[in-house]
Amino acid sequence: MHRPLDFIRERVQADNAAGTYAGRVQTRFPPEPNGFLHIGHAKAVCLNFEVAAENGGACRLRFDDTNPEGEDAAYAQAIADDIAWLGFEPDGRAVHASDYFEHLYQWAEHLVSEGLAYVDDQDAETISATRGDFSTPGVESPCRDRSVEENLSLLRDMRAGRYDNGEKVLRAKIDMAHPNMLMRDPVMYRIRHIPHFRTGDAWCIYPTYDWAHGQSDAIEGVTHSLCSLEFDAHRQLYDWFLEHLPLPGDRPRQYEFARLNLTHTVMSKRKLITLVTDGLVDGWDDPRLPTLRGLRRRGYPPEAIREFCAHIGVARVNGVHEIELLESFVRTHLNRTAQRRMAVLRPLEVFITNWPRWDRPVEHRSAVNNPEDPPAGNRLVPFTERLWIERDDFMLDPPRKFYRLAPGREVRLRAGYFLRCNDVETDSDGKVVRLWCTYDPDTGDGQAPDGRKVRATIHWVAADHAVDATVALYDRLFTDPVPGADGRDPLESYNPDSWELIADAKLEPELAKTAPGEVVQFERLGYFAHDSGTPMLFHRTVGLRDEWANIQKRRQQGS
RNA sequence: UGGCCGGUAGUUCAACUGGUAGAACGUCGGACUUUGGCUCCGGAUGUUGCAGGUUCGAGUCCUGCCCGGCCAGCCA
Repeated sequence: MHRPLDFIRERVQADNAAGTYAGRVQTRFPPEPNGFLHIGHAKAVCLNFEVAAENGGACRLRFDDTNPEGEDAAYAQAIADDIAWLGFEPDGRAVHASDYFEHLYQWAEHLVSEGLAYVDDQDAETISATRGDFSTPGVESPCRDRSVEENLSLLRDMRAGRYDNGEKVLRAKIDMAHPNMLMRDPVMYRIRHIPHFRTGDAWCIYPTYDWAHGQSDAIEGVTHSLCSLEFDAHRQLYDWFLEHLPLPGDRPRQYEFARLNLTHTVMSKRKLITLVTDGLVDGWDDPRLPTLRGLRRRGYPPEAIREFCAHIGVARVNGVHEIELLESFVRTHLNRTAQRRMAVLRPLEVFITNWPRWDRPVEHRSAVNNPEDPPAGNRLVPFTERLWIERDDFMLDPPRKFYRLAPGREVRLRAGYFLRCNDVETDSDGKVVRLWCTYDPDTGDGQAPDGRKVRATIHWVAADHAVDATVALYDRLFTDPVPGADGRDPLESYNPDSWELIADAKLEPELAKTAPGEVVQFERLGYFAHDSGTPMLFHRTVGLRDEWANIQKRRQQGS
């Protein structure tokens, strides 16, 4: 079943049918190199690259480096890396808005010559104050009617560095009473005596976003310029500039779509910076962050992110996606690809009293690596008389619907035998410290010859062969589905329990061979990513669907 | 306060552009199962923001209202 086309693809198709750009489709992904990409950007990356690819077109990576403050090459590199990790290859080398600074400047002189732009001496406050507001028109600048010659010479002086920061700006001459505030003589150039990470000190005037973006699109031959909804009002300006310039080719068009929002997290650059600088998270690649680097460290497969983006589609409605939907794509992908292993996070000792320790101190059991992928084969797991099992898999006094181990109960050990709990050893506080059990030697194939059934299969690790590891468990970064809803500070709903470290997890020996960055499934627990820097540190990517947890949750909430 | 853009199951999107509303995730129930996973089957949830109007017929067109988002940076 194919999804119907979204409004952007519909438009592209219509343009192709009408021969608008002679069948050519070109897009671009235009980040500013002043921060890291997050999953919201991934949506735009997927859209731009996929729309181009679907139509045999090209998509470039273009850095929107029009404001030297805060921008630098390290961010640009990180962004390029993240795009590559996501699985996209930009057309050609990355380009930059700064590549067009000279071209832009010539065009600015052209507009000045046409009487469509002027140099304004007013300072920022004055310009702001005279812009008017939603109900009152702005006041025209006293500089608005300067002659072309004077404007040209002033603009050249601006470029030559004869003025201080903020002393003059170049403005488009449009309409100070326009209902769209962006059309009230918008600023095109501002003076900033700051070195730029690519052009050095070649320039001291820098183009604004509005003056650079559409023109860059036109220079590159972009046909469909896709951006987020908040640029909707800018489209009018985008078109105005392009209409008044001698373009080298077809005129690009801007289309806006809703950016991606996810529950229980924040996406705005400012809020993410706060989290990092306030030490609420551990750097830009903290696995709880929605940054691509964070998700990567957490073990999210790029394919899952792409599938998620394809699934949510593109529309003009601003909404919030449930993080659970993203997680379901992660699970679906990892279920097919991740190898299964056994790990015990909260160990409880099991002693098997009838194990033939003298004949067989250790038996190597064969375990399936991935039932969803038979070619992944099998591995051997040591089994001994002393095992670790999960504390949660045993209850002294089991409630209804608890199928796991309890006094007198029998369960199956995964890839092992049936195990019966005969006796429980507790310490002086009543805490269970050891289970005395027996195994059934006739159940080595997982079945009982007499046909008796068990309700549960639990995982285990041989105590004397266990490998120690540190396991980090993660929960939602924010407790509120929409942090900062109704105007409150998002940080108020920061979840202090979003992170838990288990220092003494017990892992099956095979896990010592896990490659850096590899994601495996700890059976019955979830998917875990081996840290790429710290050996034997595992991050929980996402848990498995857990019906027992659901039953407990329902019990807590309801009746 | 003016302009623009939106409003369809809990959530995100559909509905061939006027013919009595569907999918995915979630949820509930069942089957299967050496992961309470996976897979499969089935159920529930909507006065399509509200009120009028046009029409044989409106989620689709018109009018008014309500609600949400964006816009008054020399940020992008």
